[in-house]
Amino acid sequence: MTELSPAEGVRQRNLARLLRLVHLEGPLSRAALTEATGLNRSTIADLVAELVRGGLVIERAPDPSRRVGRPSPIVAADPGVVAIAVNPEVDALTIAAVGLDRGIPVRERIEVDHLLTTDETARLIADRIGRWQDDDLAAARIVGVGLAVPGLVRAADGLVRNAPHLRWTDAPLRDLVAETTGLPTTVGNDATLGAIAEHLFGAAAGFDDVVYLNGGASGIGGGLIVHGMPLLGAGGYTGEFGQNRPGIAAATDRRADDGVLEDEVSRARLLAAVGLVAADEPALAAAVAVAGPSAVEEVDRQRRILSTALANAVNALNPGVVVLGGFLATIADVDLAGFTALVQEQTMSANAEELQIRVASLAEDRLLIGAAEAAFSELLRDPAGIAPA
Amino acid sequence: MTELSPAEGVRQRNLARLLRLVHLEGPLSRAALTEATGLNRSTIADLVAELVRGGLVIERAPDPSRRVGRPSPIVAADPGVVAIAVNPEVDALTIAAVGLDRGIPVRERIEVDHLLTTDETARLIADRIGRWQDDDLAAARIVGVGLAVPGLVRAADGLVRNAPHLRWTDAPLRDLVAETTGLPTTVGNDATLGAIAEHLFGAAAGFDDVVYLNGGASGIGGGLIVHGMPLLGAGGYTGEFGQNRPGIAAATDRRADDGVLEDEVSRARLLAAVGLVAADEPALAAAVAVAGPSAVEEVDRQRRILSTALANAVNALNPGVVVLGGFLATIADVDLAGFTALVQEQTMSANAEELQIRVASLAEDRLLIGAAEAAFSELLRDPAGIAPA
DNA sequence: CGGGTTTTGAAGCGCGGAACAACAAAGTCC
DNA sequence: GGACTTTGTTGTTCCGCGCTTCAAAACCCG
Repeated sequence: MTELSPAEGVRQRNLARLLRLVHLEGPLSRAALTEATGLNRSTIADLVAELVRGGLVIERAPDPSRRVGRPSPIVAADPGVVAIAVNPEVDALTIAAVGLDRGIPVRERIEVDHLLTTDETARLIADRIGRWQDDDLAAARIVGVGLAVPGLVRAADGLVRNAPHLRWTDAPLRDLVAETTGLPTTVGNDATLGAIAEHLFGAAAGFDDVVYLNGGASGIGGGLIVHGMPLLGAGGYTGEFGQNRPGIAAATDRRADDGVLEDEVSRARLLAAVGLVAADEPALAAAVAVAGPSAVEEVDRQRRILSTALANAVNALNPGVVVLGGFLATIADVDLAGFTALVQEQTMSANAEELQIRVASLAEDRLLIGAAEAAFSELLRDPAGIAPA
Repeated sequence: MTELSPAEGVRQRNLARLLRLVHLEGPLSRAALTEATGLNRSTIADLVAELVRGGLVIERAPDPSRRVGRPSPIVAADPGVVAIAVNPEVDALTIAAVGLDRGIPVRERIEVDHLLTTDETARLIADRIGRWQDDDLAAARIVGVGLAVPGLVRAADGLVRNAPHLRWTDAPLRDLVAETTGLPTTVGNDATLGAIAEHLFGAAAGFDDVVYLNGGASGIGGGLIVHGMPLLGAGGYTGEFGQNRPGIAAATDRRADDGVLEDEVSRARLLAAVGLVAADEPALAAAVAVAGPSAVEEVDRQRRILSTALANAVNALNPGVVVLGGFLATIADVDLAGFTALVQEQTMSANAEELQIRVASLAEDRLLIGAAEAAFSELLRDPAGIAPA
């Protein structure tokens, strides 16, 4: 019954606040930290000293000359503290080290000629970590591994319920990678992690309520930020907007039998309309920009259907911003204002008036940043518990 | 810059935990409180004493005989602490006093023959409070007023943006009632407050993620509980599922031009199908239960469309439970298992497997309890701040 | 019916942790 | 170069909770 100090104490909370601040905002002066937290100068000094001892932040000399008064030392996240971020895809495995300072010291994209099993994936990760530790990350401290998986991931235990394109079913990926690497591991849905990244550092920064939708070759995935936190739901399977059935006003707009969003609004149909068989996103966007009438009609059709699906989500969730990634960004960006108006026409006026629809901004780093953030989350929750040094 | 004690201190949090526990769980022994909070006996004694001094809880003699050992006094919410709960409707204004012990010492339904203005509403409320204070509530301490309004309410300032059936537009209801009554006032959307009530005390108790949909004569409203907290969204306009456009698989199922849910799934269509012009909910349910073939087909049609709208919400939010109220409960309850299966067919398998669909359980008290809860929320957040006695 | 056991409340003490105050240090402004 | 401003440093104070000891109030059992 004794709960001496390891309880959720005030100090733990304050250490976490400080570490999260320098992680999210970048280097800050101690004076800025006192202002941001409302804590006393002496308390900040003590807390920062503990974080420095724990090897989580570094202090450096004040920036030269800003205003009168004694200059305040700069506190920054230690770039030597890194998380390993992994994103398995059909044709490649991307793996990177992401620093607590948001730097990416190493990144590698491993092309594969067959679908990786979870075992192969775990071994590849452990192998790369091993090599990096002899080289790029020789001085680094790896706090964990985060995986962004294109599929359903059970929040409770990191079990990959179903990743159809990777052909993974009920795979205990989290435990597998944790065992193989010997590192704490988190596994999350790629779209959810993408939403987290856009929320913290991208197009959705500053919004507490975010709907994020990403369109990829394999379908449409989404993630939700609510109360400023990722929404995982009862099992961890939120944001599956691709399986939704939005209303389709004109019968002639229907292409698929059951009206599922990702069958109607799909990258494959878009590619076919512009006469391409394969293209990366910039190439597709370029083709759409110069497309002929029939392709324009297909883009408009997809915009109409997507707008209804988005309006449904906006009516239900009243987000401050909707962020679109992948080919959804491409078709929306043809005329973003027009697309926004299309969504607003189908939402309650109050929900519509302050709604923003934006294109995702973090590009290829998005999933790596989101995965790393998940790996950092335990450290950011309890800095002292991880670094007892 | 001095933040002596009014800061979000540990004590405030612990006082709030205790008060919330006895409010939500009912009377608890001090021993139960120590177990539930993990705090020390001596700390509990101190905290409870402060709450007793503040007039928020009462301590009474231990219940007779349970097991060996010294009996522990019972701590209960003080029934003399009440909130005024108000629900304006088209044909009546319901107003009640709800105790912190969840009792309802007074309730009155004031029938009206014309639409009330917000001014009339405020005066009626103040008038009833005045009378009650001379009588039923002579010994009570009224901590605030909570209003459940059928319309869009801006969370930031309690402005009623639009309550179409009451014909209220951009009415500063919160400030108006606060000024007229001299009491702290909160205003919320009726469905959101209904969701809160069902979450705390009704069919959704114990679930952290809840989708609540209510079907009334004037349309379909909804509320969301997420992370165990009500979801208000950027402006406060969440849960407007009635304005959604769900996919409608069969063209013959369509009745309305634009496919808006509450035009397709409506109480008026249901009444017409069973051959009634007006009925309360039990009467409608009875009529549906014995309905002929054409009425059954209308019920099935509405069930099909509603199921798609619900499946969309479930795919996005992965709630643990969906709670249906009003006539939506009636049409679902015809065959709840069959309706659940219908929704599950249209959701991702993982989201579906643990999903429960339930009928709302709090009946007529739901909105009053939700409104009172909103009025209590500040007290439950900072007990000492309200009762400095 | 009376002693042993169990569980709890009451009171005093100790400690973690943050605020405060006074002083020193390190800059800018004139 | 001196006045001013801002900040870090140090020692003290105070709040709040845990712990220990002791007494009280029940049950169990012979």
